[in-house]
Amino acid sequence: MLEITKIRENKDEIIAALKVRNFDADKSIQEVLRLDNEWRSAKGELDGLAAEANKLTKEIGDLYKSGQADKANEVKAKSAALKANEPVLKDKVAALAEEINAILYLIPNVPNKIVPPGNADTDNVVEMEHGTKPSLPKNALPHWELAKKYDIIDFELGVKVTGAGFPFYLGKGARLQRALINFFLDHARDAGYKEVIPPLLVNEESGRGTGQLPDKEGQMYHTPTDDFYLIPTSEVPLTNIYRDVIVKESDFPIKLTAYTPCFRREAGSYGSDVRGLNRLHQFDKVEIVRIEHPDRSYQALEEMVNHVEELLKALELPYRKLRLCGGDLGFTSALTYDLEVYSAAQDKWLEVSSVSNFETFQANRLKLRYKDADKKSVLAHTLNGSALALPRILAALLENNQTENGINIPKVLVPYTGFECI
RNA sequence: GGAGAGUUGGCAGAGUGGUCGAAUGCACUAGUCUUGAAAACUAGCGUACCGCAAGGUACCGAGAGUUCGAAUCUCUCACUCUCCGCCA
Repeated sequence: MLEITKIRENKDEIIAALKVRNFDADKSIQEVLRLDNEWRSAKGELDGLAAEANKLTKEIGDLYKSGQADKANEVKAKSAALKANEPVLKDKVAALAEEINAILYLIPNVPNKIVPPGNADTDNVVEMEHGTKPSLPKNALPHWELAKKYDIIDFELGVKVTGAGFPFYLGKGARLQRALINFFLDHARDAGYKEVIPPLLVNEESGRGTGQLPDKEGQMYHTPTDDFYLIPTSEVPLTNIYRDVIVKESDFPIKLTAYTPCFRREAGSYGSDVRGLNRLHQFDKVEIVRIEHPDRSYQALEEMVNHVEELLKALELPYRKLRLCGGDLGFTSALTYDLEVYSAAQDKWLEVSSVSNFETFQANRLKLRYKDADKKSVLAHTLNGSALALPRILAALLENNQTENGINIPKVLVPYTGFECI
């Protein structure tokens, strides 16, 4: 969430910037500032009262020590009278703080200056396109048909055992999946990311830390008996490693990577978007996460996008890079680049990576800070990106590389798969 | 699942209801000494909020209670550890 101190100082800029994402913050910000003023004066009053009471308490202690019990009783009466109001005031301060937080929780991150205005994904800016769309054989099939033809993914079996959106990968399909994971992880390691295997279930605090809760409550699977959430992305456990942590400035850059399955309920999705591998409830993803010094976070963002582009180039997939518009920008993000691969048989661009800088928006909830040269605690910047999400990569690979004689595996993967063709 | 023990500052660890934001040790930072380092010595060393500042307030797992006053007493909850059982 946004920092109240920044809202105090830059109210107008923030309101103006939030318009880019079609968020009218005027009322809520005015309200927050009004409540904040009220809170500060109530807090001052309460602190003063407590200071007075603390003084009397000391007096009583001294009087008892010097054996003046009767005088002590007089002061006791004074103290009691003074404190009569305290609970009311205390409640008021707590209530105001809660109100302020409740509003702050609902205000999205301030978009970066270069975020284009817009309402929907059609307003995203295509920054560049790389590679050429393949020309497919006449009777080219979409990946779900190919999956059946070569018996490498079984969607119906998933329905039987679990439900829609939980496919089985079989034989070479499973091997290819594992090959991609290893290829991605090796690449991340070479780029200096530390590999992590995190828990797949997290507690509520972690969900709040990275901002999935409370806004996306319904998107996560929840285990009511133990009150855990299944991770929708490894961003959640990885970034929460640094919840309530004050790092040293010399620790930067902090670079983590993890392969995990991801679980998403995807309530309300339907139609051709969810066909085959396009949208699943459980899917595999390799994620890269960075904790950065505020001065370096945008350079880090560029590095991360380049990293993802290298992967796509190595896989010989046609892709394009989008700068998300205000309307499509995630709640917690200040700037996001999406990378989409072209899946030829579907004739669709599929989002395979989303790389974001959250600046201090997550760090503020996480209380993730570093000590600067003056030994002051300053909020760090957090970033993350998919590198990459597996199913749509698989879809594009299958569709784009199909031939009459089978499906060709990109050269870079062959050492990982052990076969060149499906 | 059963039984027990515990939760204090970066870590270890003390703490009789008032002098405790909290001993001590280690770690860390700066200085002295040294050709340099180590050792030794000296000093500093939690977090957050309010305030221009002086200063003030809060925090000893969380929440509530007793009291003029709670790290210390009472209650509720959460978590951790140990042993036993079960198990990949």
